[in-house]
Amino acid sequence: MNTTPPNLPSQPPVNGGSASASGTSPTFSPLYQQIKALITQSLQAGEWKPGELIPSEVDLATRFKVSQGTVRKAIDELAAENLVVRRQGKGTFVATHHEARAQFRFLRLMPDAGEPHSADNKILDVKRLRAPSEVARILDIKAGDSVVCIKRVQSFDGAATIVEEIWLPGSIFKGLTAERLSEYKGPMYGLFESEFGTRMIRASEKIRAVAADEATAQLLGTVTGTPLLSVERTSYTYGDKPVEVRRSLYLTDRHHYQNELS
Amino acid sequence: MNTTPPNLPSQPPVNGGSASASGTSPTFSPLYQQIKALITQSLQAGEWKPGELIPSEVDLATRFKVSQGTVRKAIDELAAENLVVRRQGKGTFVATHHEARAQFRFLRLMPDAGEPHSADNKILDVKRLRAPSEVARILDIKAGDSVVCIKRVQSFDGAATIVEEIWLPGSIFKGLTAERLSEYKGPMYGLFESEFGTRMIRASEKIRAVAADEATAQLLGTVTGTPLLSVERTSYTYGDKPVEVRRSLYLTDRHHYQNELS
DNA sequence: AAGTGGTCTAGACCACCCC
DNA sequence: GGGTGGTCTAGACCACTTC
Repeated sequence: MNTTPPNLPSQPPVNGGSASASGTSPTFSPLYQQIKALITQSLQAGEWKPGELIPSEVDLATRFKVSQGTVRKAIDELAAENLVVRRQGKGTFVATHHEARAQFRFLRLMPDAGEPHSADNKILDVKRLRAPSEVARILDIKAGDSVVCIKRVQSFDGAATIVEEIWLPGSIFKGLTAERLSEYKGPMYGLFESEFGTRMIRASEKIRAVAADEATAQLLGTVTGTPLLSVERTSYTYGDKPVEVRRSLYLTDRHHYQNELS
Repeated sequence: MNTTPPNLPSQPPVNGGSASASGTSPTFSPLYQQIKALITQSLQAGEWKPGELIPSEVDLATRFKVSQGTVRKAIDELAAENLVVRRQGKGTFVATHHEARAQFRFLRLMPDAGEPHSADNKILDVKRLRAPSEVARILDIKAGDSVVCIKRVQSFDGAATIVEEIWLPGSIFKGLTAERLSEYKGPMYGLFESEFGTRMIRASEKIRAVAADEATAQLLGTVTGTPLLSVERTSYTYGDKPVEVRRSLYLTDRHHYQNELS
């Protein structure tokens, strides 16, 4: 019945032919993973910008010379990793931080009662300086390279709740000033994405309980020694490249850090 | 070419025929979701016990009168939710807490340096009493119903690090005694699974920073007022039924709570 | 060799969205 | 009506495990 072998096109599309045709193929990976990698590269290269529509599954299948099902599986994984968003009937879109949906993906602090709120930001300081060795190590740059250091306080319902220091590689965030930060409405990651072409896609946090020092206590309107949640976050962009170190202190008398284990 | 319509068997298998055949079908859900629900019911009913092999995809496809691809998609989601584990060439197994793999899914406290360790547990107290109203509310039982309350301290490398109270519905954990808890080797959720037929599949945590009271400080070998991580966990079994309330205090001077945001 | 999950294809139909 | 993603099927072949 079937006269045309399904996996042997005259021009091998992605793999070097059938997987086991040449005996041991040391660097073999499934087709859909290769397609996924190719799409990720296009995302990273900015071929499609955040918020934009990417080509349809059929188009991509044609481009990569694979079946729609294979493209579908690749996009399924990208959607599971929040790199793209599927919308039935419309298409697949590049994920963006400019959505209500994505706001609380990286801010897990919730009010003990009531609905989540939008934060009121107060920028205390923006400095450019040479990277301290530990920050340099985490950002994977050389100690002494230029970094931007932002200090700010966030308030919810008028109550100061978060004080944090944010360290960014100076090479990427060149024109970042206190003015641009202050006047920007919306989440900081949205600014990074729109103005500096750097999209955070993943973060890792280490959480501890610490006592407030005097300066922090004053900023948060509390007393020295108050227990605070210390959150050390490292954020990554495409290719697991670290692009942010953030050291936050959360006042948790009326808020809590919400985490789902599954 | 195709004379047999693909979606119209003489005996409708699961749905009431094709989705749009009878006009508006108010309670429609995809086939694979229905299959997933059926498999979940079998898991819940104990048709296949934790660690056991479930029927192959072909068998399940035959049983439910659907294609293998539909069963596959159902199992894919169950695997993503950690209810089952796929193993190529062997089959699909019911997930169990008796695996090194699953140990650190619910314990996110990691040492600042060095490898994770096995904990040394010390049971302080096991009591049966009437549920306080707040515990009853969370466990979805009546205030005053019987509950088991466990108090224990966990040490890592000889250093007391976690002190916690665990509240369980008395109706489920009938024969639970301090002896059985103390003599049991391995994670507590493994005991719950094997001895009481209740498998935790999901948990939700609220994290805060608090100051150690005198009793807690003494148990942890520190001083009153030391900042501690307060973790309030609610655990759920099949059907989102709450079956555990756990109030833990973590000493985070040599450990941290690790969390991945993605 | 037989059985399992894993990949890939081709084609059908559906639900949703927009023109 | 035409395009998009979402579901479902049928069949092929592959990789891995076990006998």
